[in-house]
Amino acid sequence: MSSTARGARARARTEITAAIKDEARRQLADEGAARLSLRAVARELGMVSSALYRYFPSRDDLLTALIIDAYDSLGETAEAAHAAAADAGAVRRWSAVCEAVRTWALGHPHEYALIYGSPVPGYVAPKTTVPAASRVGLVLIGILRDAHQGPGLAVPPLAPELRPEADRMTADLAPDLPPETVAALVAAWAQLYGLIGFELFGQFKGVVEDRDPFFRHAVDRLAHGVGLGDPR
Amino acid sequence: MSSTARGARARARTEITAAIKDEARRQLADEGAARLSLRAVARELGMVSSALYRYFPSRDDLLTALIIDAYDSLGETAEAAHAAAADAGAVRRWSAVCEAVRTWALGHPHEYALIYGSPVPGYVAPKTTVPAASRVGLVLIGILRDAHQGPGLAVPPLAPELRPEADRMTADLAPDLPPETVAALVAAWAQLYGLIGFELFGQFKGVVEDRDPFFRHAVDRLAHGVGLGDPR
DNA sequence: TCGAAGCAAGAGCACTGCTCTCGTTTCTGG
DNA sequence: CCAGAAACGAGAGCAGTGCTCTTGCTTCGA
Repeated sequence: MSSTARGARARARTEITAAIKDEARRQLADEGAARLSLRAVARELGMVSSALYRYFPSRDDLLTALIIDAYDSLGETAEAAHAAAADAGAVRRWSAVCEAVRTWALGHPHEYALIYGSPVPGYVAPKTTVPAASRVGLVLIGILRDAHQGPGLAVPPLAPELRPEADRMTADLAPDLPPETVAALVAAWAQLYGLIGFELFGQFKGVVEDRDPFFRHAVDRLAHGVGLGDPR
Repeated sequence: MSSTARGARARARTEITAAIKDEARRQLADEGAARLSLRAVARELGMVSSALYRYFPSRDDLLTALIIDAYDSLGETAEAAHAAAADAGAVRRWSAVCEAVRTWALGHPHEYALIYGSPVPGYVAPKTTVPAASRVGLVLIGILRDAHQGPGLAVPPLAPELRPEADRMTADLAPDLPPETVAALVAAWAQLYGLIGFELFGQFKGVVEDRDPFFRHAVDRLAHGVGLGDPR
C-alpha cells in the first residue's frame, strides 16, 4: 500500500504523530528529557492530554520514538560525513565521521543525552532501537574494512585473555577483519563517546578550554590505536 | 569547635541530614535519580514533606549533596586502590585504579549515572563539586608523575595545533609533566569513562559479552597511550 | 447502510515539588 | 534566669504531572 493517499484518517494520524514528535523534540531541546511533559506537548498542540494517548501509549513510548529518531539523525549525519570524505584516506574519513558525531552532539545536546546519557528510570531500550543505534558503528567498521582491503591497516596488539571474546565479536561484527582490529575498534568506539560526553556534560569545564584541537588530536590518536594512519 | 558535643539540636540536625541522604541514596539505588521523590523520602523517615525542606531547600540541593558524596566515594575508592597497589609498577597501578573505578560504577550504577551521566534538567553543578570530582584525576596524575620521575614514561606525540592548549592544561594540572603527557592523560581520562559508561548504560549489550578481559585490555592500551608500560 | 473502530474531550485519581502558616521547642544574649 | 530569636514539625494548599475512564462524535469498511 502506498504511503500517500490512504484514508484521510490514516493520513491525519501520521501527521499528528509527527506533530507530537516535533513538539516533543522542541521541548526536549529546551528543557531536557526529564522536563518533557505530555500535558505541555498536548497543550501546545491545542489538544487535551488524554487525546495524546491515542498516539503514544505512554510517556516512555514517546521517548522511545524520539530516541530512535535521534539515533537515525546521528547515524545519517555520520554516513553523510563519510560519504562527503569518500575520496580521502582512511584517517581523514575516520576523523570526518568522529567530528561529525561530535558536531551533531554539540548541536543536539539533549537528544545526545537521551541516547548516550544515563538511561531513564526503569526504562530499557526495546530491540527496535538496535538498527538505528548501529549506524555510526557500521560506518566506522566500513572505514576499517576499506583500509584492510587496501594496504593501510596495521594490526594492533591483543591480550591473549581477550582472544576468545575478540573472535566472538569479530564473527558478529566483521568476520573479514582481524580480531585485534575489531577489539580495538569497539574500544575506540566507546572511547569516542567518552570524549564527547565529557565535553557535553561539562566535565571538561575548567580543564580543557580549546576543545576543537583537543578533540581532533584525540580522534587522530584513536585512529592510530585501531591501526589506521601512516606508520611513523 | 568540636564536631561532637554541640547542642542537642545541632547534633540532631546532622543526624537527620544524614538519615535523609541515606534514605535518598537508597531510593536512588532502587529507582534512579528521576524517580527520587522528596515526599517518599520524608514518608519513609516518618516525617512530613515540608519538614524536609528545613534540611534541603530543594530537590536539586539534595541531589547535589548526593553528587558530592558519590564523587567522594568514588574518589576514595580510587585512592584506596592506588594505595593498595603502591608497590607495583606504574601500569599495574594504572590498571588497578581504572578497574576500581569500573567496579565502583558497576556496584553503584545510579550514583555513577548521577555524576557521569546526563546532567539533570536545568541543573548546573555548583563549584562545590569540583574538589570531590577531581580526586580520580589526581590519582591518575600522581601515577604519571611517579613514572616521570623514574625512568618509565614515554612521551606520546602531540599535534602542533594542540601545543598551546596542552601547555595551558599542563600549567593548570601538572606543571612538572610534559605537555604531551598531560594532553594524552586528559584524553585517556575521558575515554576511560566512555568505556565504563557504555558498559553501564547498555551500549555493549549484544556487542561485548565477556567484559572483564575487554576492559582490562582496553585499560592496558590506554596506559600505553599515555606513555606507560614496557616499550615493546 | 450500519456496526465497529478511531478519536477528542473532560473529569478524576494519585502523585509530585514547593510554599505558607501556625504552634512548639530549643538556643542564646543581656 | 529569662525573654526574644531562631529552628523546627505538622498541616493545608497550589499548580503541576502521568495516566485512566467514560461519553459522545466521526470516519471507516463490510
